[in-house]
Amino acid sequence: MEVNCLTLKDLINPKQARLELAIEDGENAQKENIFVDRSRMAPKTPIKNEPIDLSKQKIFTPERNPITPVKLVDRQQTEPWTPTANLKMLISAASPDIRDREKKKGLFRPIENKDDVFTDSLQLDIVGDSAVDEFEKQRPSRKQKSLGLLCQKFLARYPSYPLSTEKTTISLDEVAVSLGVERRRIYDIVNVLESLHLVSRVAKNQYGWHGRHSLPKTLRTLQRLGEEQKYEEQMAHLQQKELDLMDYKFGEHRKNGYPDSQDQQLLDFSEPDYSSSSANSRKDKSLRIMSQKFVMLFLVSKTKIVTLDVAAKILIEESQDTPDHSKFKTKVRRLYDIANVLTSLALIKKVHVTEERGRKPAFKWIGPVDFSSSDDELVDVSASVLPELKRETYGKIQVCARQRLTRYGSFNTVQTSERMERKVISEPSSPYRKEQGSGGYSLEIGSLAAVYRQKIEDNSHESTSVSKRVVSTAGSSETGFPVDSEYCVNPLAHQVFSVAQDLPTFSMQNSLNGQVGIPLAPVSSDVESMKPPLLAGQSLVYVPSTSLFMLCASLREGPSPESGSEGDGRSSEIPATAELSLTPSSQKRLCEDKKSWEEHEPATKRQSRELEDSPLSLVLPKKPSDSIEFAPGKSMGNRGSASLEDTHVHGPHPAAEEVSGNATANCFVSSECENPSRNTDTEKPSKGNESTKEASLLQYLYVQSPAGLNGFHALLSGSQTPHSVGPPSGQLPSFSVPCMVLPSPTMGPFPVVYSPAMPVPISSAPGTLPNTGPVNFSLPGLGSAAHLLISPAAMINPKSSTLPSADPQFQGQPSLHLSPVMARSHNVIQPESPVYIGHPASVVKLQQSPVPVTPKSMRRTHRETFFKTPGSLGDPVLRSRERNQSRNTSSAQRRLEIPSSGPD
DNA sequence: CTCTCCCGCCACCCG
DNA sequence: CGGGTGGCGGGAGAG
Repeated sequence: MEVNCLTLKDLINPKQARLELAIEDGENAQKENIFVDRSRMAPKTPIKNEPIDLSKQKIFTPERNPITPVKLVDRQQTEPWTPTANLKMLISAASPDIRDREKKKGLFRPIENKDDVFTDSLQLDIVGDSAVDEFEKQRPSRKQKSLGLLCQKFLARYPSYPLSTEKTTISLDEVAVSLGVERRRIYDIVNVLESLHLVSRVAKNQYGWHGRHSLPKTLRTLQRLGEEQKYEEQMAHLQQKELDLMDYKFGEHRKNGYPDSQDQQLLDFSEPDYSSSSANSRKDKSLRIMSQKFVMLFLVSKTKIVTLDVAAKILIEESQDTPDHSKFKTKVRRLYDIANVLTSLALIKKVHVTEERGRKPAFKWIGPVDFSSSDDELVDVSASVLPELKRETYGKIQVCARQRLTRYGSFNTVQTSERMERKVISEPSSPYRKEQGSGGYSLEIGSLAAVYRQKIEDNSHESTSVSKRVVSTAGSSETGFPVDSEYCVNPLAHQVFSVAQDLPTFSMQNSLNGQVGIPLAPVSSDVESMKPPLLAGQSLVYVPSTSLFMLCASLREGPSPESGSEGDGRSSEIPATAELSLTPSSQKRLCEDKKSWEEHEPATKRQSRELEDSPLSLVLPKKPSDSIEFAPGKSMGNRGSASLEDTHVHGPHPAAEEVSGNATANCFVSSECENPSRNTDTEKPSKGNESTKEASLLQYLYVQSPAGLNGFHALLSGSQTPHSVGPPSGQLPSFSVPCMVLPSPTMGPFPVVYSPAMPVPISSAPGTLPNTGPVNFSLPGLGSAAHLLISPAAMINPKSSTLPSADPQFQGQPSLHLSPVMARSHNVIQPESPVYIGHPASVVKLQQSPVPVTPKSMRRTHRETFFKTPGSLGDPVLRSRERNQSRNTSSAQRRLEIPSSGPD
């Protein structure tokens, strides 16, 4: 119960907080019926450990407080404010009334501006009283206060796929305070989430968090409803007329039945009260209903693109309101609100459609499309993916990646910085003990996908071309307009860019939106014992909206028909997009991009956009303890990396919090890695003797995320490298999940990211973050702002026996790429370095020629195993694994398990 | 200028 | 009646 108060008070003054806590609780209890619920206190999922922590918590230190991790971060950052500010905060925290008053004054706003806080704080301290002025200057920008960003922060607090057993309760009050916004804003978010059944109202001021488990069902239902409503026809109709707002006449639109009350019922809200509203009642106009209808429009749309004006018109029509301009404007506003939330959920992205009338704001559905067959379950996408591999660009990159993979073996976690989400890999504190078999590393890729996609898409020409293609294809469909993807003003909006979705191949049908557990490597038993809960929870891979499948040793076969036998038509379509001609379109940008792209020129321009700051970085969490300390501050502080928090960092469970913290830290680090200063080259590849189990290397988990990664593909090594020899657990990065991220074919010259899972010596630089195990290479030169991440060890040792059958060619050339750089430092790749490759393609080619490394036999074997869909559950292997490794995992979570070591 | 959409007033409900 | 909800639209930031 006391927990609820923790957020603000703790941050401000731990001790005081305690005292006041009790008091406030009492008040709250009286005022509301709510706060008592402890569960809500744990936004991140409560897990076995949690209880312990809570009980132990005598002192509510931000760091300690398991409940509000996010907040903690904020706090720390915010603390640095001027004394005055702190005082106000304190006061406001203590008294709701005061708080409200202060809020009105805008005092609370700073909280929102987490990103800047860190930086600001420094200045403020110096400034002193004048801080206020400073503050004004640095007042959070509009974007920083956007609903989308807020929503992301909100979502970050909760696991996308909470365990069935865990009941997370959301206290609006608490959330509002913790996020530093007024409750009103939370309503907006919650209402939309509720419309998708991600949450449900359980009591006054209290919501229950359900996560995305039922999202597919909900979408399916909405799709059906949308079809029944004939929204598609309506949209087409409206589109044809091209009526402008003023001309719009309702009479002209065909009304295919009024959804009104019906809709609500159909929606099947858990709460009965929702359906009680009468047509055109207040509720009928609720954001919830609007949100559902909006989603329906996407689901029924062939192009999955919906312009706001069309949506608004349809909504107005259905609401039976008198059509007028102001109504329209209001509707559009609401749609933006909804869109922001949906965007943060990675369900839609901002685009623009071009018509004779000019550009129109629109959104494109990037969420799951085909959820009819499976509920958010992992699907075997191998078939669809493989074809894709054939693409040239993709192929090149692929090859490159492949070689490296085979050559170097394992990868660590890939993480993005900035807006991109970080992928957290949780891992046992001391990973490198292969001796102990049962352990598993968990990788949380969850929102990673979302993160990646943003950046990538942004730059990817493909996206544009794809869009165009869509248009052309669309033909008579309601959206007969050219689409041009763009970032939207809304911060969130640009975060979500995905090209992949456009590709049929990627059809989200396969979107995983699920969790996958990958037992990458054996974990020492002791480790497990130490953190049983963690492991359980951690051993999940979140791959929302991503297709996932395993690739055996070399991908070269990827395209192989056999595996792709089932290859659906979609996959076949994909290729076209890659090389899609950029039809001369109004979008100059597109053309430019494309050209540059083709030329392999680093598109500096593009980089400038956003990508540049978001390098992909490998994350090697070290000890939790170490990372923890700086994690909070850093994560929030750096604007670029700040996204981490925003991003769905939400660990599956609270237990993971530490880990996540680490991850955050790492992310931050990685971002910093860009900084040349970091070149501590100490790390030597030497350690990474992956010699032992190359076999393991051969196995990879291929994660393709149409929606999520936006063209990025991640390869996760199925087995963990045995590098174990390494340093004490403390020094070693906590997790080592080998993984590789490959740019999608559409991406063009993209960064290949992979990290060997090998333990790397910590960089000598004291100032630097300890976690720098993996090397983060940023490739500024690349148009796409690609970043290449390589673990030093892996990279460097060409000799490593890693690949038994290693490709000959590989050895010859391999050193070329990365090794040189690596040797020097793990930081940034230099332009000159081969790796840097302004022209990744060229490099790739070289590598391509060589043949795949891994033995085919092995591949096959693995394939069978790997390609099984976790979701299917039919796979015995998975089953058994699951049992062993994560008993905690709920059935709901789908986990894909990979044999820790290949042929071994 | 248009697009976005924050902000918060205040009506609607519910207990 | 008080307080939670949340519709609504003015108005301003961003582009």
